[in-house]
Amino acid sequence: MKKRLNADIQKPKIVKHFYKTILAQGFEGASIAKVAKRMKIHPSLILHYFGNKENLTLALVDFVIDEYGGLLKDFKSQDLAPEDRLMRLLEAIWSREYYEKINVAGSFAVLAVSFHNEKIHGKIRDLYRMFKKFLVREFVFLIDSRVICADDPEHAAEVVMTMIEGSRHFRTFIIDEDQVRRYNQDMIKSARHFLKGQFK
Amino acid sequence: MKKRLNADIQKPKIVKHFYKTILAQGFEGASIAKVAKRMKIHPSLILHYFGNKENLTLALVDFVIDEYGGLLKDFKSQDLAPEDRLMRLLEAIWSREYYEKINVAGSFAVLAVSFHNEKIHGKIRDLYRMFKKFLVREFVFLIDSRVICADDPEHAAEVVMTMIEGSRHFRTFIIDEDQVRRYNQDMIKSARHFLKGQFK
Amino acid sequence: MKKRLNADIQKPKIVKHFYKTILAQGFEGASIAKVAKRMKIHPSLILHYFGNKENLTLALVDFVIDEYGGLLKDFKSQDLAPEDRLMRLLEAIWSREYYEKINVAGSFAVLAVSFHNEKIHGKIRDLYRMFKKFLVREFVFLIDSRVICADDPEHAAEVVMTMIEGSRHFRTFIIDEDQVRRYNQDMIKSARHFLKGQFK
Amino acid sequence: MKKRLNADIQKPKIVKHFYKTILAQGFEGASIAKVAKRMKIHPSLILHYFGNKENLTLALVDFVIDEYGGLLKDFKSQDLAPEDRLMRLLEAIWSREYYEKINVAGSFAVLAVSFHNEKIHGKIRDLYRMFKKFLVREFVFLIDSRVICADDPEHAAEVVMTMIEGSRHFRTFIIDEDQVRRYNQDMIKSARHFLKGQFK
DNA sequence: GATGAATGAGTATTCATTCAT
DNA sequence: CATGAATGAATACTCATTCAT
Repeated sequence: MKKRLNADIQKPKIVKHFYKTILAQGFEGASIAKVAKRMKIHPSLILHYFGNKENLTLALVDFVIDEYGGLLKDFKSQDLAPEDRLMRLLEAIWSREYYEKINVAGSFAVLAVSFHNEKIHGKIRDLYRMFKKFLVREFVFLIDSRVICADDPEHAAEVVMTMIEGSRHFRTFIIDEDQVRRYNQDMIKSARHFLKGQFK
Repeated sequence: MKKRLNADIQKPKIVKHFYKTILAQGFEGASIAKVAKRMKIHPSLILHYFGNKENLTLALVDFVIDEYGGLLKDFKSQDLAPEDRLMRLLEAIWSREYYEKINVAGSFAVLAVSFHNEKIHGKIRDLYRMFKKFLVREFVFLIDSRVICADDPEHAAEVVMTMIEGSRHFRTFIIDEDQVRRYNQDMIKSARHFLKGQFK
Repeated sequence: MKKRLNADIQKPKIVKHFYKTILAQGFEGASIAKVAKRMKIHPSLILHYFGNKENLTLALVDFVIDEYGGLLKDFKSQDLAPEDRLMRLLEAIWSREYYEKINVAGSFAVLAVSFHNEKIHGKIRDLYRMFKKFLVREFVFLIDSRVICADDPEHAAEVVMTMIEGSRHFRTFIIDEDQVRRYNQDMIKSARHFLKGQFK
Repeated sequence: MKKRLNADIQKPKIVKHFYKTILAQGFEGASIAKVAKRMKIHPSLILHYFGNKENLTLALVDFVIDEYGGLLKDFKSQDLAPEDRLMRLLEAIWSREYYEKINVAGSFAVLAVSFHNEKIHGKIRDLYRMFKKFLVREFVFLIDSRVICADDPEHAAEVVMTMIEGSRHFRTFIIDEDQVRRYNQDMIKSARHFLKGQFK
């Protein structure tokens, strides 16, 4: 009857189900009891593993951040020609695959919570900093390769990140399903245009 | 007569306090009881006015949307020279005043809830559509005035809106307080650059 | 179905039932749910009236203290001859009635809790101080009347109070039911003897 | 072999930590989990040794009783002159050392629990009986030695025990730290006075 | 001997809501 | 218009306990 598993297996499983519950019912609707029901385990078991909901939430944030940060890890393009490397980057960001991986509802739930939870806020800030660093490194390389031009690669990274976050946000409310492809193309063009001829 | 008057005063007051409570404790932390405590009235009174929490939430969304949409209402610039009109628009969007008025935490709470509440989602979608229409109208005028150039004003509006939403989002996590001004300038420049020399 | 009572009726009723529950199951066994069951009301109603368990407990302490302090209120003997007044006092303290009124189990539960609740500790300390003042006043009168002799009425009061509390405590564990009367007489004699010929 | 040894060390250690936890948080606040945390061991280990909480509690009562009964064990005074023997006894009882050893909070917790646990009640009754027997034996000797006078040594023992218990109880609530010595002296005098000239 | 997985009953408290006054 | 009585479901969390490893 009782499947006797262990923390390595159960903890990520619980986090994933917590995530799913949030997507379905929002953060305020995602109780430990509901997650347990979903998993057909006893609610106490979740607390056995995480101690309290705060810890579970922090584990969830790590999970979401990992998914989000996946782009950076996977992104390997050192052997491409500089111009292709730029396009590869932009296309990775504004790809349907990436978009679908990073569920907006989940991100928003986490972001909304972050405003009154300093720990979570910090984690997200760290993620963004990491992402910024990654972009800056890419841009510096591309500037050196004379593919783009930017007075300040840091500021350029900020603008591009703004565009990225805006897309995640915006797409859900304005762009119809059949226009996503076109919208992504527009965004890629805009970002490219911005990077090519910045601040003239 | 008197009753009506009282309701007209009390209802918005309640909504405002509900909003404040959400800002302080997040959506999931904002209960009717807490709002009542904040106002030093009896919780029943809130239900007396709104019937149930769903109605109160919808009233809140209207309130937030009104605040957000304020930009459009206030924006009167017909008598300016076209070039100035563009700058006026961009500067209004990326002004510190506007940013401070539209609390990000509140917006995010509402947005997060919208994902599992169709009514709210609809209201927000409407807001964005309205905003888009407004931008398109402005852009058409500016194109005619040869101040900007865009193949498709609709698409241009989408890109600019993406930048706007991205800014709201992004600023909280990455930009330090003393860099906001500079960041806003960067964004204005980027948007202007985009609108001036789009798709070459 | 719903009897619609009010705070003046319900609050003391709840406290009494809380008290009874403590007598039956000890402080650690007296949950809000159990009290509610006893009263056949909904647990929430108790919290509706008291807010939380701490408040309920404090109300209980007041209740117990009132019972205990009852002796002082009822004690009127101004018109007796001094010698009779002394005997009346001692007999009141070591009477079966008083003993039966002041349930030891209840007192002990409260006392035990008092050790890690400063508010309760304070309330009990106040009660004892009040009691001491009362005894001192009586003793001063009796000294003036040359019925008892004591160097220091305060210290005498302390000794007598020690005897009183010791009795409450002790009787439960050592004295058989059929010996209570005799034991009380012994204690009265001892106290009288102490007060008559103190410190010679 | 080794197992036995381990149990002999661990079990008393657990009881002591259980006791400490009760002192800190009261009986109702002393859970197995908290005791385990205090000891930095796994909660299961406590149950491994004691089977269930009831057994742990009984072991605790034995522990407290042992501490309390320590007076009797240590008390050796056969070689003293009778008058000195009396004083030695009274001074042992009303000494600061004894008082400090027998934590009142702990005793009260146990006493409070005893009212709805027959096993514990029995244990405490036994302790008191043992103590009474001890006192009676002393008093008989002292009567024979013409140091004290009492019609009935049993009843005299009851009165003195009442004073003892009353002191333990009373001191916490009324006597200031800097008056303990004086109060103890008063109690000794009173007890001595009572034993010397009883029932005249 | 010791740890951890799993359970289920129970805890105080919060919440939205209904209904009477 | 406003308050308060009453409910019942839900919440996170604690607790003792069992069983497997």
